[in-house]
Amino acid sequence: MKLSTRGRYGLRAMLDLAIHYDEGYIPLRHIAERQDISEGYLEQVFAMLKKEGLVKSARGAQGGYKLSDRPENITVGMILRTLEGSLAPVDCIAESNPTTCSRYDRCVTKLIWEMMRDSINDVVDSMNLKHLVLEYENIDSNR
Amino acid sequence: MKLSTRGRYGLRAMLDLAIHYDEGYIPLRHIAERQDISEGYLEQVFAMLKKEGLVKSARGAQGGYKLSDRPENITVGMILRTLEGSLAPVDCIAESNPTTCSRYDRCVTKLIWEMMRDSINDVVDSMNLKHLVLEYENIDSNR
DNA sequence: AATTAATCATATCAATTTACTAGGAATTAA
DNA sequence: TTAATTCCTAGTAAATTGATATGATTAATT
Repeated sequence: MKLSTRGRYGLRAMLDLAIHYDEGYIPLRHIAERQDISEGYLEQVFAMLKKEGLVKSARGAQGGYKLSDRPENITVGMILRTLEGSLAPVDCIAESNPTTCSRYDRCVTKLIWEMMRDSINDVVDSMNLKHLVLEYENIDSNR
Repeated sequence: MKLSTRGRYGLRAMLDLAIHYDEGYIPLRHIAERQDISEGYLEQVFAMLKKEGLVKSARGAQGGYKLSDRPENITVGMILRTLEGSLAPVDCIAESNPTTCSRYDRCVTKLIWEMMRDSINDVVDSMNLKHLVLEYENIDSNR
């Protein structure tokens, strides 16, 4: 039940973009250096974020990535579900493209999985990048 | 963020034991057949459950496994944490033996992971095997 | 005493996933 | 033209998963 580095790195990278929201396009190299993440790997993560429309890009010199919307409009849930797929603990109750299971109708444990899925989604949808930026500034001022 | 079959099979097997709670020791073969799970694999799962004290065993003919306590005293959380380890989405905030991270003090995303961990634990600790048995009987009577 | 049914213990293994790395092609500002 | 950047695809070592295989040990039954 662990998140992969895609989700973890991706959220940190998106927070980095949110912190530098008013600086225009940010090259991946900067994010990779600040967050100590492999740049090549980040490229793949950002391909997913771009495809989902959470960031926009500018190619060429002085190019880079920026958030496609204001930090308060991008939730942690949008980011994590993009990078990890459904946060449901089992595939049969994923929000989209659930796998089929012959036991579906009489499955009792499904109840648990649905409760877990919903509570996880509630948490990640309740937090957006603006919340995290404020927390970042708060931590930073206490050091 | 998916549970492995250990957790899923394990919960189904424990529910099976709970449904047959008053029948003494149940051999794994019966559970494996009813739940359509590999018996050899279930052995490994039950080794973990036994070590954690959630089931007790009797060797030899007429032996098998039974719950170590009444169904209402065994929560889904106890079972899943035994089989999956901490349900925290990242290792640095596991309840026991958290991994260390150089960014721990100034990590903002940690807030999210802690909220996810707590809400997941709340859900699985709020449900016990008796709840699932009642649900099983309810589903069964409607077929 | 022999047989049978069961847990217990350990080793092995194929398939998949993960977290990258490598190598370039395409694009654009300077 | 050059340098900086995204974009694209392929490869890969290590770890994990979900088993299977083999046999030892234990205990009830015959």
